[in-house]
This record gives sequence, C-alpha cells and structure tokens, in this order.
Amino acid sequence: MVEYVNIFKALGDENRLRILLMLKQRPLCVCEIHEVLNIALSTLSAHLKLMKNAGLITDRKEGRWVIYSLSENPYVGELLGTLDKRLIFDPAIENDRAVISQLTRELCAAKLKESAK
Amino acid sequence: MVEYVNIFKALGDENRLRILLMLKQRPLCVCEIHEVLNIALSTLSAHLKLMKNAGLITDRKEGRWVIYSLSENPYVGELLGTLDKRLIFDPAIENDRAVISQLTRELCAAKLKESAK
DNA sequence: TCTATATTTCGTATATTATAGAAATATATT
DNA sequence: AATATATTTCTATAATATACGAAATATAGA
Repeated sequence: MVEYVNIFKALGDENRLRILLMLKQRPLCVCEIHEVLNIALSTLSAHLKLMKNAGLITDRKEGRWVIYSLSENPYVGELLGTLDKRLIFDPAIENDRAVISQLTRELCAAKLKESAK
Repeated sequence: MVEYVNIFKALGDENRLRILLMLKQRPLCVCEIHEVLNIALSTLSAHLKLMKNAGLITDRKEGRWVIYSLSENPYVGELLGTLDKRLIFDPAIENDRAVISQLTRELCAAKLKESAK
C-alpha cells in the first residue's frame, strides 16, 4: 500500500503535476522543465527525485543533459491518461504545453547562460 | 488544477486510503471507522474533513451518528475502482474488510463505551 | 430539562515537506 | 589539463501535515 501512498503524495503538488503533464508531451531535460516552472534548480531537482522514487518518472543521461521521461508503469499511464483528459483545458497546463512546443534544449541552455550574468 | 492536487493530497496518506477503501464496502459511521483504525477520534475527524473538502466523501446525519459515504463524483469512482483492484490482496486492506464485515454501529458504540471506563 | 452518547473543534507538540542559495559533482569542449 | 555547462547535494528555514488530549457542540432518550 505504501507504494500507492507514495504515488499519490507525488501527484499531490501543483509543480509536480505540471511536470508530469509536460512529460506526457515529450521527454524533457532539467533545464527545459526549469525554463517553464521558474523555481530554483535545487527545488526542481528535489521534485524530480521524489517522483523518480515514487516510480512516476525515469531519467537517462545524454551528454551533459539529464532527460526525464514518464515511467512505463501501466498504472502511472492510466492515472496520467485520465488526468490529461480532464486537465486539457486548464489554463496553466495549456500554457505549459504552448511554452514547451517552442523550447529546445539548446534554446533553454542559452537562456540559462544569459540569466547567469 | 487545484481540485486535482487536493484529491491526490487526500489520497496520499495511509489512513485515508484505508478509510476510502472501507467506504467502498459500505457507508460507515465515525465510530465504526475509529474501531478499525485505532487513532484518536480528533485525528480521524480531521482526516474525514480533509477528504470531504477534497470531494472524496460525503456525510449525512442519522440520529446521533454521522454516516460517511464515498462521493458520487465519477472521477473518484474511477480512481477508487482501479485502486481497489490493485489493493485487493494487500494484507492491511484485507484485514480492514474482515473487521468491517463483523461490525455494526451498535457493537462499536458499545466498545467505545467500554473503553471510556 | 437533564444525562449519555457521538462527533467536532481547539490548543499544541512533533514530523514531514517545500524552498532557496551555496558548494560539490559530472561531463563536454577547448 | 583547464574551463564551461548542467545537474545534484548540502544546509538552513519556513510552511504544512499529523497527532493527541481536553473542551465544546449536537442530538437522543430518560
């Protein structure tokens, strides 16, 4: 049962729900997610770790980037499938999708560099 | 989106998950749930309030008793339906079911009275 | 109306979680 | 090897959540 409690805990946060629905669009690197959410990278990293431990997402390295994707777990797919249908017209979710469709890793890396000045 | 965040927050606690799966068996009064969970009545009351605010459950008064039931919300039904299938062999859940099948309001009221001595 | 019973609210202690900034780590590029 | 970039870990702090016992409230029945 703890397994399920942890899944729901992971789903019970606005930032994490947004991340999951972003990943439903396509796999994303940390800097792309960061570009959308506007929270500290350390905070974002903690959210990602929590969701990974709950079995909601997986990560892989690609050069300097870490790419996060939705887990293959069928229950997770089920949950996010119905959520997606219900949140399809949610303003925040719609906006996140729009932003993501314009993003590339290269572009958001450039932005991070810019903001570091 | 907050609506869904609150639903998942409400699901992300072991005691609350147990309560919800109990209510899937049949409507229960507070004292019956208390008999199963063994937590303080004030704590239980807070859990019930939280789930009611999240739209997971509803309550009605019957004389001195307050009877809690699962909400009619179709999404809630969906979530608990699949959860139920997955937790059907969970030891804690199985045990809760067994205890509940033996309980009546009258019986657990008598137990509460006994323990108050 | 008085009393017993069922439940909720209040005050408070403790634990968990979310957050950010600074430092550390890992990898690619020069 | 040295440097730049992407991400994570560490540390501290603030906000939330869970828990209990005591007191308050609501209703039924004597």
